[in-house]
Amino acid sequence: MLKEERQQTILNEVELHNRILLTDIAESLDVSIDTVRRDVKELDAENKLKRVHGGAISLGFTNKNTRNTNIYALEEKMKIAKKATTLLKDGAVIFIDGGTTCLELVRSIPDNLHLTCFTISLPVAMELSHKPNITVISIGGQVSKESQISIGANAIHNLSEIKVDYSFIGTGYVDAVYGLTEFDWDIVQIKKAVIKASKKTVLLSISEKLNSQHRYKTCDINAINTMITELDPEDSLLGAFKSLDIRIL
Amino acid sequence: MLKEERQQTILNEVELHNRILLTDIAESLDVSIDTVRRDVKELDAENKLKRVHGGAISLGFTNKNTRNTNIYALEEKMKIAKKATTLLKDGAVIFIDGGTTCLELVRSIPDNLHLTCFTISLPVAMELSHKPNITVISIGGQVSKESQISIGANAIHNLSEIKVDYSFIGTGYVDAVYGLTEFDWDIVQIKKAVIKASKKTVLLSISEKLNSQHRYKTCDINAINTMITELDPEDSLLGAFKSLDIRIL
DNA sequence: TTAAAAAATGCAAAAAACAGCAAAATGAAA
DNA sequence: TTTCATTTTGCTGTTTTTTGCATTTTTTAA
Repeated sequence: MLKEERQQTILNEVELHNRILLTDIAESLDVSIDTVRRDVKELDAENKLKRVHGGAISLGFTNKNTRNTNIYALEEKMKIAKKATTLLKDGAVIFIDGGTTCLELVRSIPDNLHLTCFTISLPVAMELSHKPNITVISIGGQVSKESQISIGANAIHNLSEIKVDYSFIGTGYVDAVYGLTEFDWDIVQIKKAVIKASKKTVLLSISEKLNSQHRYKTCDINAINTMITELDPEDSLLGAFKSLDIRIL
Repeated sequence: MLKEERQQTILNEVELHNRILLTDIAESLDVSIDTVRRDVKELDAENKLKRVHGGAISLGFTNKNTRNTNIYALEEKMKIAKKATTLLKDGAVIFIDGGTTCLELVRSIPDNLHLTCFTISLPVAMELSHKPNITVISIGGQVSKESQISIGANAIHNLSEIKVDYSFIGTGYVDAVYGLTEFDWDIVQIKKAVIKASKKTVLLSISEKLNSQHRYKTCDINAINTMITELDPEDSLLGAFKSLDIRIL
């Protein structure tokens, strides 16, 4: 494998999942951790990602304003967001998760819709606050530095006291067999609470995340009522998911 | 095989697979690796592909990354923020209010300080989350669209359950006689809760706000332990406040 | 504070790039 | 066809790059 190719793969992983562990990359690319470390060091020097102890994080999360930053796979995420807005009904009470896909959903919400939106994400809350006709309620808690969402017992407790019509959530990894999985234990806990607080759960995920898994499990795939990807519903990639729930173009 | 023909084959392979290895090409074309190397060198000079160690990659394979650092500085607020940081002690638990002055304070916090920071402000929370060594806890609640802070019963209740060493607050208006006043009823309520949750309250205010008042009262001036402005402590504008509490250069 | 994990550092082996040279191929003119 | 200059190609030895490993230093978390 070429060095440039390897570095491109690392960049893709970082943009896709916002953060990576050197050990994971080394294993999946079958190179030594020293090599990955050197690659990340170079990419950091080129300002392509932010190097942190043990791994790397996407620049999008370290940049101050979320508006003008590059979003990985923006086209696909806009497509997903567009589809998701068709589920929104006037007067609905919904939850919106963190992540760039959900942020794109917020930006796609038509101005004429009256909604009550709960969120654990700081960027989502800020974006929502610029929208007319939307009541925004932020769920407090300890703020995860990587993903800028509220986590911890307080956030989970607050979520336990609400019930929303729809929740729109993202995930780190999704697989038809293993369900939704994450890199981070705390994030799993908060997502579990979100799903519990929802009458219907809608998963927004770009196809690149399909058929991948990680350490910690959020829920089974059948806990999801609707899955939205940028793909055509008949796409073969979605075959494994076809036995369970709704999925929309 | 002609040179042109060989180079075209190489280009096709690059476009098809996005990457090639020199050794593979040399073997499949049955020429020496030096020849392939020379070909790739020429093609790179012609900007038809990107030559890398061990092979070549397609031009459309490179990632672009923009970075904008939009730093704007308000002289007075930076001055106030600088003064306020002298009150910060390592390990302290503090509250930081919303508003641009408090945001400036956050930006002035030295990286070596370990702090636990509560805030009701979304921008402050986001800014804090970029700081190392700081634990950020956002107070949830309904989000005020104008000031992007959490307000309402939930936020006030959450504040009632904490006690911080210092709270750094801003205000709409401040007067030696009338105390701190605001334009907005909800904001007054949340500020009352903040002051109640603080052992010490520090007011950050530019001199422009001195000696002005509005409709709703947050607290008396003596509820404030420290007042910080950009002025020299001996400035005549501060004369009316000289009978009560500390104020720092 | 201590212990574990990660990063930095130095080093050596392998692979690739480079430079120079000579043989082979090419092409033009006699 | 033959001759000769030019280009192309393959080979050799040397230099550079890359990579993994071992050791030391730093960082992190308990």
